[in-house]
Amino acid sequence: MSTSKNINILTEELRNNSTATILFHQAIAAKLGINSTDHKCLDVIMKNQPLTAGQLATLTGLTTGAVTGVLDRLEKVGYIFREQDPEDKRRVNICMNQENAEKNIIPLFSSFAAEMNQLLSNYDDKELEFIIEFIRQCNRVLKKFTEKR
Amino acid sequence: MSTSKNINILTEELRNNSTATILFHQAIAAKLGINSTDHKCLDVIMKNQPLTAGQLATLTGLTTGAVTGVLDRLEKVGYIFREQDPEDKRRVNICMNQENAEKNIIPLFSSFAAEMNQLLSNYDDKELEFIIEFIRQCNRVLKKFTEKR
DNA sequence: ACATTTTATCTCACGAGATAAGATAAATAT
DNA sequence: ATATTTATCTTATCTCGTGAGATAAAATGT
Repeated sequence: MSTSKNINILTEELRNNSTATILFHQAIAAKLGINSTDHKCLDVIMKNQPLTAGQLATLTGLTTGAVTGVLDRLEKVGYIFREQDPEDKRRVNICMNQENAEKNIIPLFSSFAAEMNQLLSNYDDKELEFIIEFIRQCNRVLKKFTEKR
Repeated sequence: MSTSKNINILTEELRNNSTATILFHQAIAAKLGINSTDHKCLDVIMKNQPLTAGQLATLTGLTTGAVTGVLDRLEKVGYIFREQDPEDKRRVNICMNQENAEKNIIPLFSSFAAEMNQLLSNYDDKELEFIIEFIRQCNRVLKKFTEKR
């Protein structure tokens, strides 16, 4: 079906993609004035909001002690705030500080998002669906080898 | 050309891919019994072998002091060894310990590589070239926003 | 040939941040 | 009511990165 030459080229480009992705995330964190653990957590918070400190620990694999530190720092720079859960006073709900998030984070991503959007809009629906399926398969393989113990 | 629906789906999947990639690399490092900085360095060493300690510092952006620590740890677990450059005795050449590398690292990646290979071999050359071009464009955008200051 | 400067790596003190164990306080179970 | 479990925080300790400076070798100038 395919030549091994193209498989090798693509493998190499996917490897480059890994590196580029990791460096991109470090750069974003640096621009936000936070470390990359905090950035990762902020990302998890944005996606799973609202959530508790313990849930964040589970989702990130950090200890609860480390999460306390992460929240202290993110709260200090104003990206999130803590709120005691009225239902269960032991629990601490993590809330995004929307104002600050929109003022600092969104502009940072918006030009990147715009560029990605432009890139993607060069493709028609059939092509996009093809790429979506490819990326999904890659994600499945990555996850399989991340979870495997 | 395309619907924004598919663009949004793909954007989401690419985001998931970022997360999966970062977690995958952490998992690999954990399985190798090293931290992720050391893993990153090992990766750079594998790709650029042979190289000196100073070159590794430049390529990774670490200080020379940090590189000393990285090499101490990688040497201790037997993935690399130092060799004084006979031409210039100040220089320290970094060499992979092939035996150990092959025994520990390659098997770890080989099942992953096999799975990726199988995935990719489902595509024909035309499709592979299409994906290669897509990934290259993504890499360009990522790099652009990493470097931009 | 000798002194100076540059280059390459290592050492050390310090700080950030992660872990593990345990403290605290609230909810749940007996 | 008391004991147990659950959720978060605190503290001591460890790892690792930085920055400044030490050390030693090579390159350069006189």
